[in-house]
Amino acid sequence: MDKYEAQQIEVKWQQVWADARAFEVPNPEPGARGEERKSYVLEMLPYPSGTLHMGHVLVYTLGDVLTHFRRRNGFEVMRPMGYDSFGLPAENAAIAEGGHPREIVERNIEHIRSEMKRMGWAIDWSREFSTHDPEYYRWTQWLFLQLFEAGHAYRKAAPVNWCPNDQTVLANEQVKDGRCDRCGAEVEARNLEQWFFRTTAYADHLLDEMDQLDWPERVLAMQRHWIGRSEGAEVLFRVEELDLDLPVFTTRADTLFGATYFVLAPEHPLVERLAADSPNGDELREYVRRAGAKPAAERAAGADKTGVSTGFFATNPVNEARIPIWVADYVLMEYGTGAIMAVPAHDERDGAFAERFDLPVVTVVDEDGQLVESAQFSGQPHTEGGEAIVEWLGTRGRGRPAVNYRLRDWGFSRQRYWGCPIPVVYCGDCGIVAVPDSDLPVLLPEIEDYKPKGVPPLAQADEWVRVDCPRCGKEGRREVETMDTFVDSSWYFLRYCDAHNDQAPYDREIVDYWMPVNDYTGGVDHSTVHMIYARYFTKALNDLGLIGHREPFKRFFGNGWVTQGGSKMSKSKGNVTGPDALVKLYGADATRLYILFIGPADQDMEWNESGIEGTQRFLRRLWRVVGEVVEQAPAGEPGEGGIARKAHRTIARVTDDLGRRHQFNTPIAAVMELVNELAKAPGDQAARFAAKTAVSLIQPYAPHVAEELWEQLGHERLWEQPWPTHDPALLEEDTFELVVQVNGKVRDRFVVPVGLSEDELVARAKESPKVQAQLNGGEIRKTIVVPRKLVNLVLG
RNA sequence: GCCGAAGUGGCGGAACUGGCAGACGCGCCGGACUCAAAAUCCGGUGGGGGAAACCUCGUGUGGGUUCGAGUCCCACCUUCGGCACCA
Repeated sequence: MDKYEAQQIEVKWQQVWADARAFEVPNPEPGARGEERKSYVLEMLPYPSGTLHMGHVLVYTLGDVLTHFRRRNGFEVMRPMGYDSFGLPAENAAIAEGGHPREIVERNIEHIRSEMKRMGWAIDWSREFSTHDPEYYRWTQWLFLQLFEAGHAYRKAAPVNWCPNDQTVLANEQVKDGRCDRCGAEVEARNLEQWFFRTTAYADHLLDEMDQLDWPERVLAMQRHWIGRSEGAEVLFRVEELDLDLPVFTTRADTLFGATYFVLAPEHPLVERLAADSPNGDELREYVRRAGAKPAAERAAGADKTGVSTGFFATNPVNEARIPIWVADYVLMEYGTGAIMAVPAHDERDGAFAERFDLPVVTVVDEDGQLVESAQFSGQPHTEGGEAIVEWLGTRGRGRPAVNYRLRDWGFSRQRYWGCPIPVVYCGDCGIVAVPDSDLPVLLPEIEDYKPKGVPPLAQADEWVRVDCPRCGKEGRREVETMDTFVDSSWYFLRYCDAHNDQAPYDREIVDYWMPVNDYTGGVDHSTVHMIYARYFTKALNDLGLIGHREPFKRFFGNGWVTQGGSKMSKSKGNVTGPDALVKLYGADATRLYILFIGPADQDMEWNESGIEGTQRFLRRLWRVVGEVVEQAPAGEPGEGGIARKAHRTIARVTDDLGRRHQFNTPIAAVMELVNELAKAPGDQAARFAAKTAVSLIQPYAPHVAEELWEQLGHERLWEQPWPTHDPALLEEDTFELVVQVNGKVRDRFVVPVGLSEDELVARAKESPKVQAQLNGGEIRKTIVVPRKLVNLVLG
């Protein structure tokens, strides 16, 4: 038998699979039901910023192991691949290096695709697409219009990071220490009209329907916190001078009698009005300007409270007290109503502020948790008292129970070039008008310069911008903002189901067959934003009758990060190791094995190449041992000898690890053990069976060498063979090693037959000379017998 | 500060329901093969004591529950991740 030549074998089998279209799966016949048979295995699609790194190798190898495992367990598996190809990095690369973002991503995609093929991942390439293809983003636009026309999308003013020097909006990651990372200018806050999806309308659904999900608890917890539901009350404070009511949200209505002042966020729309009539209006405006410019991090870290009094007063509805209205940046516009009642006695932050500005402090809950100084509510326990106060306010129309969320609506417009155009037209007469379906896609126009200059880059495309209003025919202007790439990735899993449909984003019946995704795999860094948005999108589309399911990802496996030098591999940090050199040196199979062998896949792992030779060594050893087995092992039934039992035990372990425990490193160790044992007895009666088993079990990890060895063992097409099953009878042993403890410490161990009674086990334990020595004539107070495991003798 | 995850040999890690701590691999040490080296193969490898049989200590720290704790409970320390003046 020849030497193990990874390169040669891998390229050979990759060609065989491609020719056989081995991993393409057809769509169902109309009317087919998928629940029992289908399995949709998906990993988060890559962003084509450069080449693959070991983080990608981890995710896609994980997905690959699941794909093979499910396929061979009788499921019809769809496992597609695509590229999240719109977005900022490509646009910035185009600005920095010249060229078109499209050329850049398409070049990267080509490279990534060839790397993926060289890794031998079992992908259904017939479903491949990129989100920047007009054939794809046409339907992104179409879906947006469905949501827009149903009232899910709207426009409102919201602050953005603005660089006054570059005249452009900056993403959070482009702001370093409050300065533009390109030119160093101090970043300002600017209010811009932008597009939003009403994600908050789905807050409760997003929370409640989590019970349908088989996700890691830590990810569910992150989402729960992100949504941040909290129950409390909304209470109206009267501002007499302005003749209006200001609502506040509070979780501590029980402390209302202790509210001694009132605070508005600097961004609160009322502040402008107050400044106009306030004696210290100038000071107020200056404070608001500075607070807006203050980097969020600094504002958040600021232990020192700052603020300005407005000179206006609000009336506390419980006791008619007139309390001063302040403006302070410790109150956030994004949370609650942007206004709070301040209770210095019972809120740490209010307390610090009151001390700084010498504001009154009134204690209304005593050490026993009873209300005091609270009129007719005094003496009640504060929890019940709070409810009573809200109820009393309700009868007077000044308050009601309310629920507040941390979750905000999703701002999805970007003042950028490289994204999906938002298909609406602004008309002087008709307002915002949807582009009709027949005019989709709204193609991204070619422009000269991707740098924004005060206006989004698309505004340069004058010809393109000017367009007749689809409704009245008068001249209108196209939307020049593009969509957030999270919109693209909120439905890509639907498109895979019916990737080349040119009449619709997908056929509803086909999507209903494949969806939801059975196994979703990706970095935990997407546990909140992407996975909340995708869940929101799914629910909204379901409510529009466009799909039949409400949750996109039934099971989720969040893989850890592959770090190098302690931080996550990324092109921008320059700490990237890719698969290419490893494949050349060790082969794809050894690389795939190694990335899953180095540790639990759901935990972060520091990349360290030194062990990869071990997995290569293992494959060589497997190769050699299989060769010896082919030469030496007798034909015929494996029987029930030692190596047969070991093989059955290994099947049971690997199957349980992959199927139930979602553990990907230990199966490799289990197969290594089997191979180690087989190496000692390649001529054993059961050696052929053991070799087959080892090859078959390692196939999801190392499919090329497995296929080659499978053939050498006289079989064909391992990739479509049923997953091996173990014989439970062969897991049973006739004997076991009895552990004998004295006072809980192991003193002896010896092999005994299965089936001895407890008394017999104890008797044997006592016979042991080593145990005798420990007993030393002492009295046994208690004996513990754990069947099939141990005897513990406790001395008095 | 809050929420979550994790702390086990020189290193990555294993030990699933409380029952032999350290599977598997890396590294290292010794041996075989070789003129030699690489590769490969065989053996060893937690600390301390002992010539050895064996004894003893040992899973971040301190307590506790239990016949028995890496695993359960309480308090704490450290690291990583998420969120954060959240009303």
